[in-house]
Amino acid sequence: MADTPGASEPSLDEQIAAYQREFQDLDPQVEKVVSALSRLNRRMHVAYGRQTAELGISNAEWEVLKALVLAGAPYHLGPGDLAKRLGLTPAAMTHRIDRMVAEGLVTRERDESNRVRVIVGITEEGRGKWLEAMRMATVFEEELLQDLSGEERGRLGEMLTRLLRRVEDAQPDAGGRLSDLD
Amino acid sequence: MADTPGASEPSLDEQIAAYQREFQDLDPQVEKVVSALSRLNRRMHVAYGRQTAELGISNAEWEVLKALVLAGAPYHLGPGDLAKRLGLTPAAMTHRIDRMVAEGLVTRERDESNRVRVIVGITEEGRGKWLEAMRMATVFEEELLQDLSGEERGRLGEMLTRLLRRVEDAQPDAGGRLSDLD
DNA sequence: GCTTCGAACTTTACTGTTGAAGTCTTCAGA
DNA sequence: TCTGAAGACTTCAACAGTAAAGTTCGAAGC
Repeated sequence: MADTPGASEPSLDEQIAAYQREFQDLDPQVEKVVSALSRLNRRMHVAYGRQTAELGISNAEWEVLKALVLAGAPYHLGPGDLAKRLGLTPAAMTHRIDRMVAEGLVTRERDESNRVRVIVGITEEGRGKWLEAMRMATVFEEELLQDLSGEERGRLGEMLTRLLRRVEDAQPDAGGRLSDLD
Repeated sequence: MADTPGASEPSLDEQIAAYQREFQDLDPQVEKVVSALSRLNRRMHVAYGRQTAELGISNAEWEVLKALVLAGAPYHLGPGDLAKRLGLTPAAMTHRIDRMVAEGLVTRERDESNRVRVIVGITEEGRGKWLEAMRMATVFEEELLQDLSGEERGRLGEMLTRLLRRVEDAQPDAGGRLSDLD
């Protein structure tokens, strides 16, 4: 039997051909954009996951560190706010912070000016890991885009943000599931 | 205190500004592409999730149905193969199939010509749900891309597949985590 | 100054995924 | 034909996430 060695993942073109076979009124151009976008995102996450694993942290932990650093000095955020930014439930955030405190990546203390609130901060170690992860990520991203000219990168970014604006207008709520990498 | 109403999710531009503030040697053009891609993907998943929920199935279940239909007639795949295509472990696949059999979306039987193997097939109901989901998804995708001209869509698809080729060459293995939507 | 409401976080119970161990079947060699 | 090895799936224990109930503190009304 030739042709289906491991039969694992069909190529993008094979997949689009299959879609057209099974669902006639499909615009292959649209499908190509959507499918490529999705696959690309997945592959990128795999790559990020490998890189953060080298640093001994998970992708999930990296996201928390990112949110804290991007918040700006003094790099403090409450669990609820973190949860919103990462698209998690508060309960999940509590658990994730538990683990990260245990690993020494972040600190957790009560806000003495309002004892209902909790303040999560980043430790030196956490900041160091974030920085390392950023270095690796930017190298990877530069490699990823190496085939695109400066002008193409600009056009690509512009088109993607145009699409993004379209979805965000359509679903202004939630922000849902920010758990990704950006 | 003005300016930070709910402090939930920073806009894309705010986020990129924060990156530049905290990590100088960052190419904002690259970061814009990467961040927009990631956010867009997330938003799309939220949208798909809402649509499949209307049909009474989960996104996870939709993925299984997609894989089966895309496999082509007779729409049969083994759990192991499905797991590879969806980027799950075989164990997770077993459980997911359990649930879907219980819900009448797929069938599971032993391959009598090789009793180690199991054959998962799609039911009429499963195929119907897949079709409905496809109809909704294509409407959504068309709306998403409505601001792009035909020529722009072509360029966008081409650039994305070029990036995809680049990552796939770099990590030919795994295919990792296919769990997404494409 | 109590009381009640609401906000912010945590706890609890449950769901879905993973990794590792286990079962069953096939196939190749003695 | 028996035995051993490999493959395909399942089972089990541990972990991360969600939803809903619970806790604690602060603030607004009476």
